[in-house]
Amino acid sequence: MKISVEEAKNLLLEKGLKVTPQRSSILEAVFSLENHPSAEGIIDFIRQKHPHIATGTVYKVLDTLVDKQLIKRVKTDRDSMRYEPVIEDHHHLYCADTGKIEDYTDHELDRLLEDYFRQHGIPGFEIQEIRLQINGKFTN
Amino acid sequence: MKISVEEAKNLLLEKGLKVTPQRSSILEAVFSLENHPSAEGIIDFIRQKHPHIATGTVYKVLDTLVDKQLIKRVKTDRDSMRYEPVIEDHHHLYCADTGKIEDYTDHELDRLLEDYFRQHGIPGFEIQEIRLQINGKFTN
DNA sequence: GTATGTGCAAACTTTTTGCACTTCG
DNA sequence: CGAAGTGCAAAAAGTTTGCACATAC
Repeated sequence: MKISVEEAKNLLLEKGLKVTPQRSSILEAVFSLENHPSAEGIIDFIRQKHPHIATGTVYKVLDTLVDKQLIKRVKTDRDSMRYEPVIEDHHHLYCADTGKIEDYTDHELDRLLEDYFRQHGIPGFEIQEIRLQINGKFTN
Repeated sequence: MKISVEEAKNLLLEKGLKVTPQRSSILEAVFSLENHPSAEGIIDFIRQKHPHIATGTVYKVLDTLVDKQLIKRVKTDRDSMRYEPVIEDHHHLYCADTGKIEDYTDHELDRLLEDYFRQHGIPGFEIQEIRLQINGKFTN
């Protein structure tokens, strides 16, 4: 799921955002760091190449990227906020013991849910997106 | 979903916790406040009757109650942590516009998911619980 | 009486903000 | 050039901690 700096720049351009080194690095970081990094993880990663980026900037850029739907915030029980690239629809496996989050993609399941809610709907609510949080333990 | 102070005390006793006024009020608050209250909401509610409870105490008690599975933390995108009573399994409707969270119970859906995962499983992962986050808009 | 729980205030972590300066297009 | 983005440092939220005191059992 790594992307090059070039690809990162294109993503920004497509959304009508100005391309800055900070933005492309942050976008690159969220795509490269597979483990749903926190702001802190992102800052650490970026400072390897870019030692002077300011924390405030990272938060501002992350907000912008979330707004423009290039990345998403991931809900967690306890931790600080985490981020992930916007890629194909997927669900999350949460490990209660370790706090690890892993992606889970399952098109058959998605179709099943889609069918189910097409038939039933939820009165008073317009569904835009369904995400499963699957809680449990990794066994390997 | 309101519970009386007596019921709150019994819940604490069942879990082997000492019954204190702070604990019963906090438990009562989480059950009474339907909207998945934050620590702050809980504190405000309790201070109506109990004006001198300390913030630190509320956080400590909430942690204890979560540990003992009397209440649960609810994942949110942006806000501070929210809480809800442990009641029958249910899912959550999240309104992107307003931040409102509402419970959604659907046994037919639960059976469907249970069947699906009984057949398929997830390699390397032991499922304990499946929660849907249904994102969208309330239309009423 | 003793283990457990609470109050308090300080500290910590994470995130936000305001404004002068810089940069992208 | 002008609008938009960044750095910085301060402050706001939200939560945790340590310890003396109080309370439930």
